[in-house]
Parts: sequence; C-alpha cells; structure tokens
Amino acid sequence: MAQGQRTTIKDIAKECGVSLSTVSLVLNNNSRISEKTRNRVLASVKKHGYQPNIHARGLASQTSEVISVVVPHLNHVFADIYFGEIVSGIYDRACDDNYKVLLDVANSKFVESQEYINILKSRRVDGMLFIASSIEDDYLRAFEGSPYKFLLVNHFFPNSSLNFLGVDYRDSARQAADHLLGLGHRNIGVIAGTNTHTGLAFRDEFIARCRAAGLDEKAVLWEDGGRDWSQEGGFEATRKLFATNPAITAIMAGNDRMGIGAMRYIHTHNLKIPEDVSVMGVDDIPQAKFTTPGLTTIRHELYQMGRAACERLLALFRGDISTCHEVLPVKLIVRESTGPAKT
Amino acid sequence: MAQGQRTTIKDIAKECGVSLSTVSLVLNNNSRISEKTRNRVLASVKKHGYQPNIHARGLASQTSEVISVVVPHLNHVFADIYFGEIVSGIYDRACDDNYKVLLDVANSKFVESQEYINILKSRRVDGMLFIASSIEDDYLRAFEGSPYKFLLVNHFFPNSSLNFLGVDYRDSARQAADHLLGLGHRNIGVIAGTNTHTGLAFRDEFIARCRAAGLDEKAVLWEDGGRDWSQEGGFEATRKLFATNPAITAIMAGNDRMGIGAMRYIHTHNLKIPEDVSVMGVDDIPQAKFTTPGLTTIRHELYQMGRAACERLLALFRGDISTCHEVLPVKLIVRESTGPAKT
DNA sequence: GTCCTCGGGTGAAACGTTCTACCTATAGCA
DNA sequence: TGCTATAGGTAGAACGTTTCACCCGAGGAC
Repeated sequence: MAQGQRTTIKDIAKECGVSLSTVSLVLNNNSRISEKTRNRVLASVKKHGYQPNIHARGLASQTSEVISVVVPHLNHVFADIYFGEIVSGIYDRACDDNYKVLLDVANSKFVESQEYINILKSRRVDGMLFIASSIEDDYLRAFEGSPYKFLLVNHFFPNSSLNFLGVDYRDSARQAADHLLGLGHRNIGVIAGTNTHTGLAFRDEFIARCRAAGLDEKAVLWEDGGRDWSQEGGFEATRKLFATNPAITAIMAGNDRMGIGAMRYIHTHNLKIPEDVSVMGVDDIPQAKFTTPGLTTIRHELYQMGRAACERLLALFRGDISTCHEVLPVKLIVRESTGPAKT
Repeated sequence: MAQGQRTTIKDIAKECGVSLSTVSLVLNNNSRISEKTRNRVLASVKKHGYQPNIHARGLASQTSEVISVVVPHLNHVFADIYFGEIVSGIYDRACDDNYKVLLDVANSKFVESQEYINILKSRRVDGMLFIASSIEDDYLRAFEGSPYKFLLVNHFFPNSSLNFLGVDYRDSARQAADHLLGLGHRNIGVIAGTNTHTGLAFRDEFIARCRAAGLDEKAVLWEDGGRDWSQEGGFEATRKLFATNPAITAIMAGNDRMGIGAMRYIHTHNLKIPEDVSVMGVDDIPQAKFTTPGLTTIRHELYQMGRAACERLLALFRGDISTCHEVLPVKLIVRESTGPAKT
C-alpha cells in the first residue's frame, strides 16, 4: 500500500504493451477495445490497485462529478434535523449516480468572497443545491441567466426565474387552516418563520384562509418564531401570543420544533393539550410522533425532497431538462395534539 | 457571467504582459514579485473574476485541500444529531483553514469497491475522518502503516495503531456509576450500544465499577439497545430489563436517545421519574435539557470533538504530528431524572 | 485488382496549473 | 575594473488524464 510513486495509466499501458489511449478507453468502457485487450488491461489495473487521478481526469474532461450542498449559517447546522433529512436524500440520490457531495455553509466568508460562484468557476463542483434559505440571500439572483447548474431546495425567490424544487407551502397552509377551522377554532395564534419566503407564504396563506372563513384580524394573530425556527423560539412566541389574546384555543406553528416549544409553554402553564389548546406543527419530523400528546402536523417529505432535488440537478447536467420549477404535495397527519375547540 | 471560455491564467498573463509563472506566483503570494506587478495582476484577476481551475492546481500540486468525512450506513444518517454535531465541528474547523468537506457513507458499495482507499489514491481528498463506528469495520485495519492521513473519530480498534481521537468512555462510565451508586441505587439496568468498541468499553467499565461497589451479577443487568442507538431501541431494552428484574431503580442508557426511550417506557407504565426509577443518558444532546424531567447525563462535547479531530488531521497534513491517540474529558450533568433510590 | 468499410488501436494535443532552474540588470564593494 | 549578490522575472517541464484525428489490416463488394 505504501509506494513512492502511485501507479498511473502509463504504468498500466507499459505493462500491457498498449497505448495510453487504450487504457483510458478501457477504463471508460468504450466498446472500441476488444474483449481480449480489455481483460488484459483490467487485470493489470486490479493487480496494481490503480485508481485514476481525479484531478487529471477533471482537467481533461472539464467535469468533477461533485455537487455542492449549501446550508445556512446556523449554529451546528448539520445537527439540524430539517437540513439533515434533506441532505440525506441528496446524498443517497447522488450516490446512486456516483456523484460526490461537498458541504458548504452560507456564512459571511462564503458570501463575501463569492464562494458560491467561485466554486463553480473553479470547476470544483458541477452544480449546486442551495438549501440555505433566507430572504436576505439576494445575491443568488446573480445566477439568473447564468450557465451554471443551480437549484434552490424548498426555497424560492418571488419574481425570479431561478430553478427550484420544494413542497407546496400554500397548500400546506390551507390544509392546516381547514383542519383547525373544522374543529371549531376561532381564536388562533400563528408562530411564523419570517426569514424565508416559504415561511411567509405559509403564514399569509394560512391567515387568508382563516379570514375567508370569517375570522377577523384579532382572531388570527401571528408572532415571529425567530430566525432559527427553534423550540425556544416557539416557546417565547407562544408566550407573546397568549399575552395578546388569552382566548386562543389553537396554536399553528410554522414547523414542528416551534410547535414542540409551544406545547412546552402550554404544559408549563398547566393547560391541557388538546382540551384547552390545540397545537399543530409542520414537517412531521420523527420527534413529532413521540411528543405527549403526539403532534398533529403537515407532513413535508424532506428526505424525498432531497432526493428529488438531486435528481433534477442531475437531469440538468444530462440536459434532460433545462429549467425546474416544481412543488411536491403535502399531507395532513392528525395526531392527538389537536381537538375540538373549547366552547 | 456567461462566457464561452473561462478565463485562465494565460489570459491574465497576456493582459498584464507578464509570464504565466508571474501570475501563478502572485496568486500564491510569493514575495518574489514586485508590488507594482503584483497589483497589476491582481487588478486584472479581479476584473475578470478569475478563479484558478481546481483540477489543474490539484494535478500540479498533488493536493486537493479536501477532507472526507465518513459516517455509518444508517437510515437518514445526516439527520442524526450525534453525527450532525461532530460534522458541524469538523466543518467549522476545516473552513477556518480553507479546506472543503466531502461526505461519504460507509455503505456496502463504499466498502466493497474499496472506496475508502480509492478516494485517497485518486487524490480526491488529502485525508479522512472516520466517524463510522462499528466493530465490524475491520477493513480499516488496512490503513495501519499506510502513508495516508486518516483518523478515527470517537472510535477505536483494540490493539491497533490507527490514529484516533474521542472522548474518554471509561471515565464517562465511572462518573455515571459513581453518581447512581452514590444515590443508593443497588439494582441497575444498563442499555448498551454493543456495535462499537466505545459502547462496549462503556458497558464493561460501568459494570465493573458497580461490581467493585459490591453489586452482584443480578443487580446490574445489561441489555442491547439495538444497532442504531435509537429511542425505540431504548424503549424496548427497558421493557426487557424490567421483565428480568422488576426491582430495578435506575436505568443507565448508553446515549441520551435510548435514555429518552427508557423514560417513555417508564412513563407509559405509570412509574415516576426519579421517584420510582432514575434514568441517565450519555452525550447531553440539546433535547436532554427539554425532556420532562430533564435528563441527567454525561456530557460528551461532540462539536468540540469534531473540531479537535479536524485540527489533528490538519496537523498530520502539516507534519506537526505523526500520530494521534487522544481522549477528551467528559462531565457529569445532573438534572432531574436521577434521584435517591426508592427504599 | 481496386475500392470501401470497419474493427481495433495509436499518437499527440489539450486541459490549466505549479515550480525549478535559469536569465538579466543593477548595485555594492574592494 | 571585475566580482558577487540580489531583486525581479521567465521558460518550460511536469502533473495524468481525455479525446480527436488518424492509421493499419482484413474482409467484402464489384
């Protein structure tokens, strides 16, 4: 295993008495080479444990077979289940096609040094999947009309032609609103994530649906859950909502974690779920099933979304498609945290 | 942004009327070049948004400035908080030195095609951090005495010289045992992760400590928590433990998730924590603080471990060190899930 | 016998850097 | 004057592939 010089294509060629081209063609499964020669080459390759130099290959072929996944700059972001589920989907799909996945975090260095474009210019990666989702990430508009392969995951920019794939947040909001309204709730508090366009879309559609059902401005309040959509943020937002309207009988959280924070607030104030207050989340993370009571939520198939996003990026590489603007369906999951409104 | 040919060092050289070497030296901050020329070149670089081709650079310099992080083949592994915390630490440290992080999963393809070594041979990465931790990953012993830069993270092989860095699981076990014994517990159930050497070390040291305190074989039982150390596994193991010894007053879980599963089992059987049964975990994941009651645990600084592991790998690159066998300290975190044994 | 085709293979340019060895002009010094 | 040192810069080999254009020989068609 320890050797001074690594084996190169030249060594293989010499040993087999063929040209470099022949070895290269064999390695790339080109049918020009006869069975006999092919086997001789392959045997030699195996014998030496030869592996093509990735840089030489990338230089000559102008591709890297690597994709970059960009996540936002949050504390310990890779420990976040939301991003983790998506990344898992991306990885698995990429792996199927022998693509590698490179990590990137959209921190200030990444933005200021324009790493987001340099990584493509330098050919380090063939394309990017951008999960980092903030309404502030406006620099991405630079990709409009660019030749680079690029896809936003569960995130979009209004009035932009950037490729994206995500779940249908507006339908999500409608299903959630209909569920709570159907249970008779007339005083609802919304905990919104306001730093993404999808979060805003969810909030606005949810409120619009409630208004359409006859709830007035005071009957459906919203509060910001904070920029990291955390349990703590949900806890705090719930406090504020109850302070403004003590008659609230349902809390709609923009994601499950904030929903769990809301449950915690409600429990610590000796209210019963769902008898006194119903709570809903969004995403259906595994934890949602294990809360007491189980959390009613709208399932967003994050893993599948990751897979699909990666699939579309690969399709862009292949030229099978040239744009992508796609939303995936969502599904209401009723558990025990929602029930008829207290009368 | 859209151009036919990307700018190369040649374009810059031509525009500035200097040689390729000069441009290259400027880009690598070599002091040979005068301030004047340097500025001229840098201006041109900036103007064209020039970025060196990563493959050309890698080919010439024989490095890639990329490290690979290998995690085990679990379902949706990147959504796992344990690995997520470590990966976050690794990423942040790598980022400080402008290294990139590539993901790998130790699935059957990875093992059978010997990707673990090919990725190094092909120069795709300069080194590897192996978080994938199973006693079955014996193929890694192939790295003993190899020239490749390689480090096991929170994982070790007995009787092996492989580099590693992790926390001190034996000390962890001693602190946990002393805490429970000190509270008067004399019937203890251990939920162990048995598919890692660290998990086995924890179990064995914990039991040894209890025996040393006078507990006999029946008084300290252990049960396997399953290969993914999950909440469900902890739940099921707890059931078995109580079936064997209904007198148990304390459960020691090999990680927090299994501990949370244990708590769930205990709650659903109308026992009180800690009045009837004390429960302890290991790791101190953020969730441990939010359980009811809060989970007593041994804090393993996973993020810091990731950072440290990456730091050591970089030190191996630089040649500052040539081996690494290091354990990090752990700390008992007492919350409300443990209390005096019921008499 | 000549021309075509085609299977199987080769030669060498191209990809875009890094880096060593070398060059030149000028200054300093005895 | 001749010698050395040095600052500033250059030429070109090397890195290890891919791939296009080309070659050769054999078989078939006419």
